[in-house]
Amino acid sequence: MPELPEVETMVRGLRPHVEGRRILKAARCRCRYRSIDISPESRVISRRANGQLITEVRRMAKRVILELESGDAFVIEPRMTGLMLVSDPPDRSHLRFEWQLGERVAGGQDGKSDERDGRLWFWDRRGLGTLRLYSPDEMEIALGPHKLGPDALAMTLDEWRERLPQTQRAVKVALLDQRLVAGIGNLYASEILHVARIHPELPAHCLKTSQVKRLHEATQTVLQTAIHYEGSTLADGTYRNALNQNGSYQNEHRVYARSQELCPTCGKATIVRIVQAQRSTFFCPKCQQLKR
DNA sequence: ATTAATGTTCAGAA
DNA sequence: TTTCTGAACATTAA
Repeated sequence: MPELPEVETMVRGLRPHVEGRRILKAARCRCRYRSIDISPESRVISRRANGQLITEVRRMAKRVILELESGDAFVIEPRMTGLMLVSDPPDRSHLRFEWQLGERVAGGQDGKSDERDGRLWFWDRRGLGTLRLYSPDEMEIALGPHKLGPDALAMTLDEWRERLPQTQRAVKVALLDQRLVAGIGNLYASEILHVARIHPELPAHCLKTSQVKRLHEATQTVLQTAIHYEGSTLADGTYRNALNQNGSYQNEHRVYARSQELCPTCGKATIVRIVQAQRSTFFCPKCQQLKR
């Protein structure tokens, strides 16, 4: 479930511990579970990454990017249960990849030398995540604009106006299409539509101008607020920040996983769960009506 | 003890 | 072309 706010939280947590450090060793962890999808093969990764400086940690949609001085970049996609951690993994058995980091290169944050043991991990319980080491060319092919739409936080109203009508699918399903808008997942799609007061089954090309405007604003509000709360840690406890701590946005959820509960907006109707594209959608049938 | 459900992405089918 | 379906997984709740 790491979506944009969770991945952004990971990146912010990682940055002070990882940026400006050299990779002493980058290697797959021996793991009793089937290994996650990692490429290229281990010794190619070692050859290209060992000794490299990590110049920047950033987010692309739901991925964590570690930029190296060579121009190569690690691209980590946590998918369902992946975590990027600088300390305290939930267990050793689901560690998938480890970076041993050297001392910070001069020019880093002075004063605050961090006392972490200089390791960075990719931990993934279900193992659906992926890790790639890409050259700039490979990066362009894998994550170029034809694969990923504008980042949900950077998407302008004009871009919403232009892109949303390009599909006839239900707006909730369209929000999950990473080529249309990148970073929104199942949880935040329901939350955003509730704040925007838009019925999840409304076809994307049917939204009125005022609704597109509300969608744009709700996307900003919900995602920014979720980042502020460091993301959502659900009942299964899978998502944690870079220090293996809970997020707290789950306490702010208005509809997600709250079927039967009273709608926080109208206080009259109860939240309903439906299934769209084989995934749960939650909404208030009173506040989010198909017509009007 | 099985089974369903979880949610992201992609390949392949409709 | 566009949209839909199932598989990849580990774990937990029913």
